[in-house]
Amino acid sequence: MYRLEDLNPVQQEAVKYREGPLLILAGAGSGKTRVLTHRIAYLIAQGVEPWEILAITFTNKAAQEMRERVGALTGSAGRGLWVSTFHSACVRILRQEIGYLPGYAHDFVIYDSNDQKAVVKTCLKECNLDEKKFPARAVGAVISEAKNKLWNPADFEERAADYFQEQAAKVYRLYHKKLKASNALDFDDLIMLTVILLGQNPEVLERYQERFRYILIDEYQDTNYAQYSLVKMLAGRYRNLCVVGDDDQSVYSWRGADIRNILDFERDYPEAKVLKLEQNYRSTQSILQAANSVVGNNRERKEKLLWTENPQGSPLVFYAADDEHDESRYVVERIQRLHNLEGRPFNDFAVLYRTNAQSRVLEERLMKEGIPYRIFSGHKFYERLEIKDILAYLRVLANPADKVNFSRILNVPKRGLGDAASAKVLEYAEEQNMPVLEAVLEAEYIPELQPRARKSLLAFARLMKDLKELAQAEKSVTKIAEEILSRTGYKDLLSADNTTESQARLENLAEFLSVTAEYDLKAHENKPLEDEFGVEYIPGLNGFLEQVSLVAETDQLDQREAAVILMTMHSVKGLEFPVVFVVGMEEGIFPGSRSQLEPGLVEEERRLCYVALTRAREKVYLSYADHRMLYGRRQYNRRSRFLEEIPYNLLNEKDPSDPPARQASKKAGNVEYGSRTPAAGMPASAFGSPARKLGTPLVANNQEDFLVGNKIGHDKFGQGIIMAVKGKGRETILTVNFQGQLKQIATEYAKITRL
DNA sequence: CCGATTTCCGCACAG
DNA sequence: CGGAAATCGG
Repeated sequence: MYRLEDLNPVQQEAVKYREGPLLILAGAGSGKTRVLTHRIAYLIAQGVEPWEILAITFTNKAAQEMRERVGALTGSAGRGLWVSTFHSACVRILRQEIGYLPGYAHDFVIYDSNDQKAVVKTCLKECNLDEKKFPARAVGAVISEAKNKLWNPADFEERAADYFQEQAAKVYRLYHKKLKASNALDFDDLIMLTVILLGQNPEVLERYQERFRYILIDEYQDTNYAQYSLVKMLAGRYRNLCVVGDDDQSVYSWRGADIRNILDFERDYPEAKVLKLEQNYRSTQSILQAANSVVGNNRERKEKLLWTENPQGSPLVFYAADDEHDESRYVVERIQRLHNLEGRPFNDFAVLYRTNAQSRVLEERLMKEGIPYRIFSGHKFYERLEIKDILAYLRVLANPADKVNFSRILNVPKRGLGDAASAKVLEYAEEQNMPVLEAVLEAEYIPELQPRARKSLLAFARLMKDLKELAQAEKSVTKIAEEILSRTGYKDLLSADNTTESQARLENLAEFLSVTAEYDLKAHENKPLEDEFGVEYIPGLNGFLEQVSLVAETDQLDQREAAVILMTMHSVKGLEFPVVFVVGMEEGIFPGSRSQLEPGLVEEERRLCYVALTRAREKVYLSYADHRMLYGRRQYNRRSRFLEEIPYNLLNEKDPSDPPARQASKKAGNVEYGSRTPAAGMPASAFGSPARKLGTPLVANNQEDFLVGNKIGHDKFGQGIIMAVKGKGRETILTVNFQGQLKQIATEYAKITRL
């Protein structure tokens, strides 16, 4: 039987609050996942059937983790529970119900962003639009944006404000037609079409509303309008909707996420209960105070302050480098030092940066020093050339109407079928109104083909026919894939070419075959259960392809491997490390140059800074380079405003991990940077030790009294610790933690003393 | 049609 | 600077 244990009072309340909407504002490291998993387990223990619960997470990885943790709490009682991402939940619904949407078939394929881009490109050509003025990427983004707002082509056209948008609307219309013709949905369609389907068919909606009586949404601050609408529909009947999120960690607005969804939850659900998880179990006080202080500069946020019972810890360490090489040198040197002196394994460290381009220098340095590292950058496994190729073959075999993937494989490996031949085949297929793959089989009848091309096409047709037959008879995806690789000559081609590159490709393909093998194994066990993503297996090729399109690279991060991890501040969300380095603390980099103009964007960058800082358990290192090479030219950047926003008593140029330096050796004070140097009216000796006598009243212009972390006394509330400082002089407002109670104190009026 | 060369252009990225 | 795409020349 399930017991509530090891949960703090607020967490327990969040777990037990059962009926009606519930908003849980969960600060970083406040045990959010714990609460969610316990809540699910609790519901089940209370007699709620697991299939009546729908839990949505942001990533597959999070879903997997949650499933494991719920499983550990409930055992087999958790069978039938849906824990999935928005996308896989929608796929599941659509596979079942897509019959309600005319023009689609149940065996639809999912187009990823590459496929999407390819389709957009052909649309641009057909619309006679200049690809310079209308880059496929940008137009694709605009279409995606529209879908995230649930605008169909007509809606979008109506709202088109300028020429670009008007043309984009045309492309959208055509794009949509093409996708439909290929029986394909892109990622945004998965959500949008589900919403449309449920909206147009009340009886279907009702079925799902009845089924999912309890809905939980994680990372609610990252939902977009389409997802928000979906949730609203599904929860419309029972209103047992529990959303968890942290507005301070909303960093995906550029992807359509709308922070208002979480900020306005209480408006949407007036009867909602709101709980705040503010106790942090991860970081030292110094780290939390610094993070709180930075994010406290944002206007658009829910008042919320993290506190912890963890030790104070040492101040954050700041390093001003000459350039990016010096910066990397510093970071790597620190890692080596902490590794040697404190015996920290390399997976204690994460190096975070704003853009992937910053990783290269770091990588070079780590390699030079022979430190193991893992890098999480753009190149995803499923986006590598060879993987895309084999996948394209599999996709065409599964869906002969898939034009995008057909075009991809027609001349891979090279078989003398270029753009010219490809266009003729596609044209013929369109005229005859048949799937492209079938058109190939009629190669003899396709007009205007060069004799060479026709011959080659016939050979290709035979090949594909054989493979198709194999794919239909063969259950093992591995077998099918192996057969493709050998029969097409793809493998031989790579083997013959004896470069390190082709070697790496072969390795990737081997890796791919191990993925299929794992899939086969599970499918073969013939348990009609669920895969690790909570999606029921559709046995065979289709099931495999679906799983592949919905899985992401970061899901494969293994934090147990003894390697330093390099990644962007975005992808680090949800993770934690004992020691965190944040590099490139410069205006123009972080906050990025594009965010400088719009204040709203700076706030998002600030949240990103908050996310980065709160990943650290024990130590944070921040660095800045005076100048660096960017896009081939040297740039001089000012240091980031976020550095200035960290209270100066919490940011130190000296690393406390170093053995104590001899007295008066270097700069005596803690910090020397920016405009807030100790020189501003007080002796350096004021730092660390209170300059004033204890117990004396605070005076509004005594800056060193108002430092985050200082203890103060209040005649009504007793003792407290300053958590955040806003404003200057007599307008200073302190946020003070009195034994867990947060109070705003106006220093001008309050009777407080320094302790 | 193919490989080599030049030109272009630049955030973040899950599903 | 470095990767992807466009263009060139055989």
